[in-house]
Amino acid sequence: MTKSPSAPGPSKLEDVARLAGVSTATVSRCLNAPNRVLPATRERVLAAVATLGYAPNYSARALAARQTFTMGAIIPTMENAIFARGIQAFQEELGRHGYTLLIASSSYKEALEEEQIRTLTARGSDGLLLIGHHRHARVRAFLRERGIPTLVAWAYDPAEERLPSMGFDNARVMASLARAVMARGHQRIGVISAETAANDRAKARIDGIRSAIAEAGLSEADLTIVETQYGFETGATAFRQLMDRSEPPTAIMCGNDVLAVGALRAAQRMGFDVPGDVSITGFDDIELATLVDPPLTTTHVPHREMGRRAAEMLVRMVADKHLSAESTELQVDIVLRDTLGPAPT
Amino acid sequence: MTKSPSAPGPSKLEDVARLAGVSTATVSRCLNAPNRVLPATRERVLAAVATLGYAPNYSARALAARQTFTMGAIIPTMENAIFARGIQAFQEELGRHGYTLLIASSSYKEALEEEQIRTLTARGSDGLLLIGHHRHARVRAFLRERGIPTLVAWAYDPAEERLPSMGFDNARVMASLARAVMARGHQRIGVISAETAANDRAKARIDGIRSAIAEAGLSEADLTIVETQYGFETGATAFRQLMDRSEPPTAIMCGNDVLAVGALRAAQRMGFDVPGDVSITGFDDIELATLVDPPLTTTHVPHREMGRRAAEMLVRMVADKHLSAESTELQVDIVLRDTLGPAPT
DNA sequence: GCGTCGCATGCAAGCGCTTTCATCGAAGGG
DNA sequence: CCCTTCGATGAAAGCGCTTGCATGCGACGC
Repeated sequence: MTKSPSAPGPSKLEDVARLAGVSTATVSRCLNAPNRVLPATRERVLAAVATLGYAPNYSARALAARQTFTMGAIIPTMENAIFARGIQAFQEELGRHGYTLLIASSSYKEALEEEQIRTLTARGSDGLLLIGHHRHARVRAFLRERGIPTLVAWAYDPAEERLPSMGFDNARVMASLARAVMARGHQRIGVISAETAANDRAKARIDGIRSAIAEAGLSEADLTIVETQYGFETGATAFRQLMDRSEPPTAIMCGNDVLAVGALRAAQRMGFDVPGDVSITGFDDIELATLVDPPLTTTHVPHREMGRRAAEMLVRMVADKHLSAESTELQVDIVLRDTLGPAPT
Repeated sequence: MTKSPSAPGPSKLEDVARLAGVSTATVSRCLNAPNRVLPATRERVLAAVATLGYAPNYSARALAARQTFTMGAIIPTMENAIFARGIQAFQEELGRHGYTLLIASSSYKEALEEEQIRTLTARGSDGLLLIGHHRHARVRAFLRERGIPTLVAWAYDPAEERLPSMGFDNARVMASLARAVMARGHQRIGVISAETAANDRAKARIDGIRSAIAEAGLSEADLTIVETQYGFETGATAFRQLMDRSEPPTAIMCGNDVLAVGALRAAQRMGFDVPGDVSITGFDDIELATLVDPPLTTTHVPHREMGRRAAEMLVRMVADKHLSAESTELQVDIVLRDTLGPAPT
């Protein structure tokens, strides 16, 4: 033994270096830029690494290299299957590139999200994945001056001043679904939306419906909007509320599939035939959409693809700081199933 | 200005110290042990922190303090609602204690899980949350010698040599559901299980059924088990497989609700009346269980409570290394809904 | 055969924070 | 009034790694 065989605790770079008979610099290079080291040396070092079971201390590495190989993601909640699915794909792709996922959820609270942006930044995330564009100017400024690569998902907005995004145009997709609804003769439309206060996707979807309605020559009076929290029960309640009006809508467009399924269940419990008496549409195309009866007319969002490509993009943005990330628009098609039918006469 | 007003980039402890006219040690104490600093000083420091918008660099802190305030969690997949929900609660509770969540998913692959255990450990997770007890001896040894606090969730096993756990006794719960099934006269039982190779929860559930069956005087021949991957479609396929036998079972117990709903759908498409012709049971009580028609007889697992309490426990284990963590068993009740009925005569 | 270049390697200076130990002054006791 | 005690603070040594720069060596060209 040359010196103290090794201090207690996990072995470090120095232990490897000693065992391999090289300097710590060489070991470091061996691990991070193998081709800058002679093959013979490399083998010796790797052997030492193996026998010691060495694993680098990422905190130290992060401190020295100013890079953590960690990406942060802040999503409203993992309990929503669409985010769970997208984030799952995001994480898998990240793993493929040697990154680890630091995750936080904001519960749709703007203030909480801000706090988490600061936390994940302080924790040295190399990049950040955020949902939607809605964000206080202070936060946008913070992100900009920190210069931390940030990508927005589940939304698409190519505007110059926006953060780069990977997603789809919520307004346009919803407008096209609304057109399909109106094409079937519906003239009184109800909307069950998620709360729009801090949710620009929900807001955009409503805007989409509004523009399609205007385009079709209907008026604002033909539209009734109910905002509610995310959930099956809340969807059901909103449905009842909508149908209790003197002139109930003949079609109800929901901001997402969960609300739509809640509405569908309420409809059936109330004795309505769907789509005979009332049509219902969703958004997202979660698995449940095909599991309910009748299957739900909705909009197919490629959540997994979005997550995967967001990871790819973010990794690229981190690797090449000068890369002015382009926003990418993903294809979202409406999928006509059985809850949408002609307006009752 | 005393010196260079401040280097480019985010401000550091030293900048705060200079502005407040104290040493970096004092600033550090101010942030980590406020009562070891005079109130007057503290105020001055905090003011400086505020004006500079200072946020500590966690990598540096982790390196110096040997603590990252990060917990690692490795789950099979976030796409399974039960994990998403549990992890959501886990993360929320962690946040309340100042911890951040580092997450990885193993896709039910043992080798991948091992790799991720090593990665999250190298990244300095203060503690680890793992699912189930099944794990290579090499990995158990690694965990033990690293001394990193580890908690197992979604399983409960108070045995000495096991890692501490926060969960429920899969075998016992399933046995009690099996008893409820047999109490209704079922004598030929089919089982649709998740793959048991690296999944001790799935295995335990089958064991539970076996023991209940033995106890009731039925034989192994009255039991038919099909293993399949997680999913609605695979559940449906397994159901068909089971019913195609010459003497099909009168009750089919599924390893989880997703498989059960898949089976239920298949049954209905095949023209079976559930529970008139065949009974079906699930496990987990996900939201979907009450959304399908007829609602699913299953077992109610308190996923959120499990996640939350796992976080609490883990934080306590990290704070007090000597704390020999106890395993805690959570109450899981069977919930009788409509897919379980008397055996057809 | 000698100068020169290029490459593999080593040396050592940090990265931004925590923490031990020393210092200093005020408070308290005799 | 001096000595002791104690609490607040500062100086400085790391934490384990990366990396710019220096070094030394062999290969190559003329």
